[in-house]
Amino acid sequence: MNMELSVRSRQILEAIVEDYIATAEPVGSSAVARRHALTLSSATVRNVMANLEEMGLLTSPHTSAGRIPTEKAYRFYVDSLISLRQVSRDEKRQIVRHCRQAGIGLSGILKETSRTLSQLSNYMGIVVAPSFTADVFRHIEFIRIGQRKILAILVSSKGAVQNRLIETEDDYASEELVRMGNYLNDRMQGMTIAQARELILTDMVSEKARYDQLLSRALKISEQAVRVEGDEIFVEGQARILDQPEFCDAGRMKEIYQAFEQKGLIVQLLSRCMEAEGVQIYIGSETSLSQSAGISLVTSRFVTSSNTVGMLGVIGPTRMGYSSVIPIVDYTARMVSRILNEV
Amino acid sequence: MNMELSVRSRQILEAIVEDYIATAEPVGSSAVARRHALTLSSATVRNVMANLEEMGLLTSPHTSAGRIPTEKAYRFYVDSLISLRQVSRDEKRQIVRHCRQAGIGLSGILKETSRTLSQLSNYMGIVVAPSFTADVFRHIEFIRIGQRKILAILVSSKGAVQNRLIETEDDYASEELVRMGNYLNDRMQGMTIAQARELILTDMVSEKARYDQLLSRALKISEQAVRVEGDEIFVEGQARILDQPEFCDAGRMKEIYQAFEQKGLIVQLLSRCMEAEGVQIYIGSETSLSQSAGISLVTSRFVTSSNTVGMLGVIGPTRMGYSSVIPIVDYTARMVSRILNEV
DNA sequence: GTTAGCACTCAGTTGTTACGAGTGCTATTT
DNA sequence: AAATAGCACTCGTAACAACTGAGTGCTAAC
Repeated sequence: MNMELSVRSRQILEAIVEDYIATAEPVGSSAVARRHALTLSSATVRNVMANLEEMGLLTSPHTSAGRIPTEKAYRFYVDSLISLRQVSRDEKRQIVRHCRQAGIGLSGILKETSRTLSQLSNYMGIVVAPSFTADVFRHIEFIRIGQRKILAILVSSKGAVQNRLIETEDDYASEELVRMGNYLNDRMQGMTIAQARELILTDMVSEKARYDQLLSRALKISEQAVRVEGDEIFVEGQARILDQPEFCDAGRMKEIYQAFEQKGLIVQLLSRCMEAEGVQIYIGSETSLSQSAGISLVTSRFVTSSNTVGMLGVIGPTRMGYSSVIPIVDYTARMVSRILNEV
Repeated sequence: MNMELSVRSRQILEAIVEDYIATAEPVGSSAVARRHALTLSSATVRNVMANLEEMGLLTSPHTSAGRIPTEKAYRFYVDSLISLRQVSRDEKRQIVRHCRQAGIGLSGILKETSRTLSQLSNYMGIVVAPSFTADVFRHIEFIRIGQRKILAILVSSKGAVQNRLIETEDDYASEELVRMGNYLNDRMQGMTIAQARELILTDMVSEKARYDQLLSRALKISEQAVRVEGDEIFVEGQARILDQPEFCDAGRMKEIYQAFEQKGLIVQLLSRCMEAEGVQIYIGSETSLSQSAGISLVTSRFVTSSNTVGMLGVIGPTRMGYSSVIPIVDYTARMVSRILNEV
């Protein structure tokens, strides 16, 4: 359907989208005619614009204003019209430098990354740390480190490790802990950690456990061991939203901030992107974040050394500088992957 | 100096402060005369108000508007005039319930607490987890849990434990790890963890370490072990700021949000309160947060089972409902302390 | 000491006008 | 037939004046 667009229509649409992205103001026919080196009168442009409006690619806020792109237009723009900017040498340097200086911890790197994304894009940077629960269980071990203190070490098949300190009611002998470990290792072989957790929870209420002292105690402890902390998520540069003229009034802004308070929403949104490789773009209502707010999302995934997958990206207004944001997100995802795998 | 105030002046000041807190609008003499059951004409009130203005307790935005309290007035109000509301049964229930349902993890409880604070106060809730670094070092131990994987367990004198997984370049034998542990335990006895970290860092570059293979390797690992993650800090309900009429315009809001992006600032601010017991109140510029923004802070501290100290409180506009916020913060701090010590 | 009265101030609202950017349509040019 | 020039029309916005009313300070009377 969009195939029907003539070369000229495309050029004009592109001009309008880019102008609007740059200025945040409805763009009129004469502006396009001027800016556009191609010798065309405003009247001609008007005709084309009328067409584009009919096709649902443009709207005008009122009769005597210029036109603004619809979501559909942005979609078409990023799919077919856009010419991506190169990531500048300076930007590359920033990305790498920030990653490195953050030290070794995964959290540190990711936090710093979200900050970098925000700085380079001038929008909000967001990073979701890889989740552990989808990994396959490999090994669990309990170590007694003090009176009524046990350290549980949980290893996934991809090599990711989570350790958790557990305080218990009674004291456990080291030998008992070893036996418990063996039992569980046997039982949970081959499941994902999420499944293992399920299993433990059902076991805990099952008949069998009631009468088996050892089992019952083992379950109690291991339940805590596999209690995985919520996905870590880093959002940086929230204040930058206020730079965008379209979010100046309090109502819209509130909507946005409230949306972000439920971080769960974001996780849900981003986990959708986990499967696909490369940069993903969600425009406006495609984000299924607060409908009216005109928010877009550019993400890509990265992989850790243990092959778990996280997401990173930029959240901004629909009217976002896609041509520079997309390459930045792309490059950042690659670099983060590389740096995480260097160790 | 404030002693000079007559009873009536105090009553009127109180009325004005409370009216302004309720309505966010300059309050005029007639409003005070009406609201105030005491039979007084507006003219009389005007005289008193003129006095109060001269004393720097009130200002008027312009000639023909009512008056608004200055910071000094708020200070005086919370110090001498305020009558605190009781924490309602329902609020108490909410505080406790939210704490409990958050599960066992300290992080979980604190996060939930900051959310509760935000909900009950209708302002921003903030919680700073107890910092580890100020504790005195007690014990460090390394456990080999795989090829080139070491678990470091760091225990403070107060019983707080931090464990960290370290990936190393070479493989270490268990015996070597034990020796390393012994050496460090000896060396760092009696210091705070922050000091211990300092010591390790200086040792790493010192002459001695260069020639002592074992020492050098030990330092490298322990450096990672004592690398304490930044103080955790939980801020919830940022969107609520937008409910306040005085923060509706984009400029002021941006200022605030930017202030909060540097969480370091908040930590610094709150650590000031760590020493004193009970509820602390910082009004406007006393917060030394963004000067112009008219922000106040009500905090109290709580203690964990291991006797470390954290802070919790509410951030809102200077024009804050102190009479209900103060009891809420107070009660919450007590409850959190109790719940954390129950285990 | 308190109050009534009054002139004064000044932000906010309303109404009118003028402006101009932008459009759609039509007649004209190429 | 496609492109353009011209023109009437729309409508948001800026500018200005007039009005309103809440609130004040001051003075004179109680």
